[in-house]
Amino acid sequence: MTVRQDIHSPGIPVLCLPCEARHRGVCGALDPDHLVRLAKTSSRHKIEPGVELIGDAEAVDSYSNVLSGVVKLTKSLSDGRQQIVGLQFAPYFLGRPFKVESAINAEAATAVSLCTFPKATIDRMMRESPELEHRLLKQTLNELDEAREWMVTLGRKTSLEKVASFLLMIARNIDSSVDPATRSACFDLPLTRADISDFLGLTNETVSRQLTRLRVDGVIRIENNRHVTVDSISRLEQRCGGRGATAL
Amino acid sequence: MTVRQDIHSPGIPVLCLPCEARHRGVCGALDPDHLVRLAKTSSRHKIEPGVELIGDAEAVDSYSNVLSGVVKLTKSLSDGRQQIVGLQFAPYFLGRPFKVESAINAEAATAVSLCTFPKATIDRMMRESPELEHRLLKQTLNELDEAREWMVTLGRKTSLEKVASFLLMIARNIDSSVDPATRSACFDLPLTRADISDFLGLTNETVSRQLTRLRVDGVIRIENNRHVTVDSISRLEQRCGGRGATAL
DNA sequence: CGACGTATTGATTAGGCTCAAATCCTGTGG
DNA sequence: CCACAGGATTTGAGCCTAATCAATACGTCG
Repeated sequence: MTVRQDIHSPGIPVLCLPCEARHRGVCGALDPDHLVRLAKTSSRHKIEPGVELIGDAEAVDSYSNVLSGVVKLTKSLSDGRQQIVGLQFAPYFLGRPFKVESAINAEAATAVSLCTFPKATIDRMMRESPELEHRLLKQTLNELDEAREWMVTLGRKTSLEKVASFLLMIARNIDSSVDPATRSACFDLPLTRADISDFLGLTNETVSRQLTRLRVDGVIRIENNRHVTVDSISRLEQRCGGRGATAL
Repeated sequence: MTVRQDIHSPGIPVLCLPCEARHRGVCGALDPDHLVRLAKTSSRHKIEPGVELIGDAEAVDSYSNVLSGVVKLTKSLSDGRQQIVGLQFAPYFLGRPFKVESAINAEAATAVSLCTFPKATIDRMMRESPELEHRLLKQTLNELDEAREWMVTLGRKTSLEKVASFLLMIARNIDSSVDPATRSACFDLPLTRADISDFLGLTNETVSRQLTRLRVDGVIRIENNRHVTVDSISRLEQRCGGRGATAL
């Protein structure tokens, strides 16, 4: 994939110009010079749902930005029990700096497009540019917050609250139209029922039952198994199990 | 608390000389100059068990290193359900850079000694010293790995496996004598049964029952409710639910 | 020794799991 | 366009693990 500089936009590689991740995610931390160097070695990929991106305990020599779609991070026990430990939405960074990979599995949950670059390039730039490491620290702190939020959900919520919390989280991440004004949302679930159950520590039967319960109660509508409409976000929030004193 | 330089150890503040956290944790990233500046504004505290260090949604203007003891990080739902989302052992760093605190509560689980310094000092040093931010990133990535490990435990393990996993984690963190040779361990539980249940997403009754089960099965011995002996770590590991293909 | 908090043990209940069957969507080929 | 195949999802019946409610034992500290 050839990359040349665009004369009109000083120093920004053409590959990056239309990229919605350029200002967000890690790329936003890079100056034009670094961006050019990174773009030289980066390439875009389309990934089909279900394709494994990073195998458990596999050596990883590349990082990626998620440009669209959702990537699920999973961990499993030897008898097959599985837990999704994170969902990576655009424009987030995918990879684990400084370490032989931590027994995590990454798999495309939906169709995914990635911008991939060699580990070595980023590792070198990280040493040169504190701003890059700063962004990475920020993202990691966010992921830690999210992980801890889900620990509460996994450990202390009922199955109904778990499913409601999941829908709310997806709504906030996928549907850009979720604004305080309308208080409604509408989106396609990026996960199958089985994936949702692996995310919530439930079985797919239980997930299904609680979804129908929310549907019967008029909190959500479901079309074609995947498309969800939430007329009143507040009603959904009420089923999530009160968040302690503090707002999300 | 006065601090002066020690003539024999070039540039290291006396306060820091005997500190076991000086080379580990964030302090290890500081050059003598920074260490001196930090030590000038830092102070040591002893905290009683049960004392709240950081309130939910409270503004935090200081960071701390945990020098001894265990700090529990909790999140709660409004109806009182609580989940421990992390345990901070020495010599780790306590605090959340760049953010109004994320609805987390920190409380001394055991007697704790802290080395506390103003947020502003660290924030400034972080801008000056990339190495400091690097350490912080590493610690945060570790905490993220741990959080994800516990998500598997919370979501997919049975109560027996949860309790066994908890004991194993404590053994590895507390008892320095856990070596592959002897394969035995011996430690005081830093948490009450109620705390353990908040950590594992169980009730204290269930925790108690599974502890007795492990005791009856000869996997552990318990004296005075708190002191635990594990004769064979491997036997304990067997009850933790197989880790998928990869070792911890 | 007595009192209080912590932990254990017991009996019962209930939420979520398992196994099993029916239904719905998607996509394919005639 | 319709029929069919295959997987995903929903629904149902019964069971089991962990929660709940309740009482007893233990340990610590005055």
